[in-house]
Amino acid sequence: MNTDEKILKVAIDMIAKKGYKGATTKQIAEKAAVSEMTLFRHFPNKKKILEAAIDRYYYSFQMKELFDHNLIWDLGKDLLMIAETYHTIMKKNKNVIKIAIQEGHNVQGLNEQVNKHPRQLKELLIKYFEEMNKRGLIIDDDYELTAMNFLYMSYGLFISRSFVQGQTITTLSEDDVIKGSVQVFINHLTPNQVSHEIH
Amino acid sequence: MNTDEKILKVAIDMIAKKGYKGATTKQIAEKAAVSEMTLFRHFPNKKKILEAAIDRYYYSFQMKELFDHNLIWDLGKDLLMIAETYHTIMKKNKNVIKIAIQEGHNVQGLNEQVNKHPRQLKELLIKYFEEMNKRGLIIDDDYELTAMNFLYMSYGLFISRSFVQGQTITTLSEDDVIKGSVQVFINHLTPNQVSHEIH
DNA sequence: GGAGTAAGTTAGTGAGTACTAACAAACACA
DNA sequence: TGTGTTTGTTAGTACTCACTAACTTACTCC
Repeated sequence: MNTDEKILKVAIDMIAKKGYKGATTKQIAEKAAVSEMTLFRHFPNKKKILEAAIDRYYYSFQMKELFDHNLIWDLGKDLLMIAETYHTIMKKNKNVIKIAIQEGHNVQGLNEQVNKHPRQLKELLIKYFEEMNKRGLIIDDDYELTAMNFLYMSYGLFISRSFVQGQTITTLSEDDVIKGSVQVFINHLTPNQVSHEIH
Repeated sequence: MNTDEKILKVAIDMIAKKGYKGATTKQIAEKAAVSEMTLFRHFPNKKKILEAAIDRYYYSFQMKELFDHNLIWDLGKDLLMIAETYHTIMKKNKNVIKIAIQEGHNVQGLNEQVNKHPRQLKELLIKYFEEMNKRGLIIDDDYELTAMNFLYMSYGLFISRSFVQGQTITTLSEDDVIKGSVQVFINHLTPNQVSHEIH
């Protein structure tokens, strides 16, 4: 890892943790094991460090292709794949997302950048539901509403696990929660195929 | 509003918006229309202002009683009431929750405080589902899992609408999303009573 | 060995920030 | 009228922070 990389890695971690003002150039340099002078030789000022760090550590995913190649038109398996993809993306971008929540208004275009994936996912989910409906595999429904609820559920889980410290609210594993959430939507979208019986 | 109140109101808003370090005592005093000196006559230091502001603006709710009196054992109506209660609480505590996300590690006990309501709600939801099951109104299920998913869904919606600025992802109203989310869980928990048909 | 490049060291500047001291003004109430 | 209380004002302290200048050291490649 070269000097630029070292600095940016420490910067993105520390700013996500302590906020932009809370992470000082001195601390960043120290933790990156370079002198503060070196830091300013590589970047003209602190703001540019943040921008470069976001640039370096925001991973963009082309979900359209990802979807096209992996959907198998089995609601349970597809939704699971989508939820897992969602969490993979969000976790990779965890630091940038945290920074967007706390400093979004200070960094030009950051909110838009961070909203891109969810918006894409929403559109793809709607199209997926429409195609599933055409194939007679799920019921008629307001698919935008359902897509948003699926996303909100995933988002809530992600935020809760990633940013809220302290005693946890549940001991359930992330995997179990994700599988459970998929099951909820299966039952919602294919209500007559469930095996449960009211006793 | 007396001087204490004015200061605390401005402080909680500004710290939630800019972070603890980003909100300076000078700015707080200015916006509260008092001199900085007055601010320090009312509170010994900045940290104590934050603590007092959290104390003043964190609203605690006794959900147990609220539930006991308002449940009518109609899944749709009860879940809607619970979701609305959840959003009312979260919105009232919006500033404190934001501060908990960004400065949780700096304020003793803040995370625990903020996790209390969700934990209570989870327990009450589980008990509610168990009772509904006893009454033969919903299917057997992993109720902790279902309760958590319901909460995550509500949480995701809340965070998204409260803290994520920029172009919105959907134009659906909050009310519609909440109603939709309740419908998802109705179909999940009473799968044979739905009226939809797969075409 | 010499030249070029990246890094460290030291010392510093100017601005901002939390917080204080001292005194003056305004007001309430007896 | 006099006294206590609250607030404003002004000036200042000690510290931290982003950022710079100038010089030195280490490494590489020829």
